[in-house]
Amino acid sequence: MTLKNKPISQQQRHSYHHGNLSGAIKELAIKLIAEHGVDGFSIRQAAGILGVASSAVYRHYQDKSALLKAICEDGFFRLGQQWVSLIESGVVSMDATPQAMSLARFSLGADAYFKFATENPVVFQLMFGPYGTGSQDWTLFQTHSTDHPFAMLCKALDELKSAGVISEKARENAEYLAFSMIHGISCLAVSGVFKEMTRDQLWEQLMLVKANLISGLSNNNLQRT
Amino acid sequence: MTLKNKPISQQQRHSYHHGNLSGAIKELAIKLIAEHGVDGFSIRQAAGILGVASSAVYRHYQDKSALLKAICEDGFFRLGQQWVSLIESGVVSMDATPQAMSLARFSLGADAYFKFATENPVVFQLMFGPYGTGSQDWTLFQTHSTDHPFAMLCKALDELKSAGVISEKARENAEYLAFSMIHGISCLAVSGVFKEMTRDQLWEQLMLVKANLISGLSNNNLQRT
DNA sequence: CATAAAATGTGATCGATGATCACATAAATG
DNA sequence: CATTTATGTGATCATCGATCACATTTTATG
Repeated sequence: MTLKNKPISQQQRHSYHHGNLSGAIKELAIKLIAEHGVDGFSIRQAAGILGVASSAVYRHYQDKSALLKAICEDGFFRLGQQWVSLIESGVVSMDATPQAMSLARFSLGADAYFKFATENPVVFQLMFGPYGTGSQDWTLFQTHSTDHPFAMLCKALDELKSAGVISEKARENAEYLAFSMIHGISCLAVSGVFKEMTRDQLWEQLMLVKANLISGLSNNNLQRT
Repeated sequence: MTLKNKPISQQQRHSYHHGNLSGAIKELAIKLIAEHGVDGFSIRQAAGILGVASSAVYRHYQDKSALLKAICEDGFFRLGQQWVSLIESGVVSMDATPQAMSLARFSLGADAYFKFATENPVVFQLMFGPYGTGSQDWTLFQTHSTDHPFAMLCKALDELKSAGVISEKARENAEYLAFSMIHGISCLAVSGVFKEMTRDQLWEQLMLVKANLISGLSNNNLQRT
């Protein structure tokens, strides 16, 4: 029985060379981590499922943490993409005041963030865990490339300021404030704290957070407590 | 060379029985995880440091995840304690209006949460990770025991309502809103996103979050975006 | 086109780990 | 004091992450 006659486990065909091991194992890892947790995931098992020797994986990733970090990088990239695409798809046919436009774009951005988190809980948790922002040599989050989620948040806040929805003073340091809130609700939604909520209830909570954030930013009478 | 003559590794003395292995390994685990990460932590190594066979650990915890979960439970308990003690220590000599009192108590509670997170990053991340709220059979967060952090947050919000700082309508569903915000800033502070901030800058961000939250809750003109 | 070079995959192997077991010792109980 | 219970030991097993020399395929080069 040669290797070639072996049934390929419903994955794409391969003869000696897998073709896309680098990508396939990232995809599979996310699935396996969702099932068995981060430390229930083993490179050996994943390689076995892909019909490949475990050592082959190390041609693409230096070690296990490098694989997980790559998943995080993909996550930040995809999150940025979805932020953009959701905004563009939602406002394209809109014809409203600059105020309403900037509010809608901000709101849609927050929705994209929350949507990504809840639809990709494993990746989202990895992104802000030890292999993501917690990693020692993490630089991806510092770079203010235009397609980065954080840069987009800043842009959305700039638009709110330009449109006069929030004041110049409120705009200062608003990025981390807004980020904290959007991230906070997303984090809890994914962590299991809101386990017993329905999908609609979760989105209702997000709506409250967005409304409270904008309401607070609109009032300049912020005072220390 | 008998075992008794071996130098005990600067831990407390023990002869065959350790005396407090259950507690000692939790404490040590936190230290080791801080140094080498969650999956860099091994029961064998920890047991070795404590001068004990690794199998002894399994007398106290069914498996590794049970140990980590126990650390999470301790974390929730300690967080609750610190929430209470910080409020009591801060407001004891206060003689102000009910409004100011309720605001101060709410603010101090949030401070306690943030303080706990930043001072115990490992435990905090565990608490809301796969072994904490993400665990399958997690019940600790659902129980509304009075000393639970979440129950305290609800109490603080009730006081704000009673004092007239926020309206009855704003009080509805405010707990998850407030929790999201306080948790969000704490989460980011611990995740490494705010890596380059000083301690004072971090607390300034917390201040902004608290102010924005109260400001938003004080205005009833919340509208969907 | 042929051949060298680079990329990718294999199988064997090493040390370490999580977990379990029968057995040993200490502590608590009556 | 004797027995029961709690706790720790050492050996052991399957599995894992990682590395190695070697094999195969693809790509680049003359």
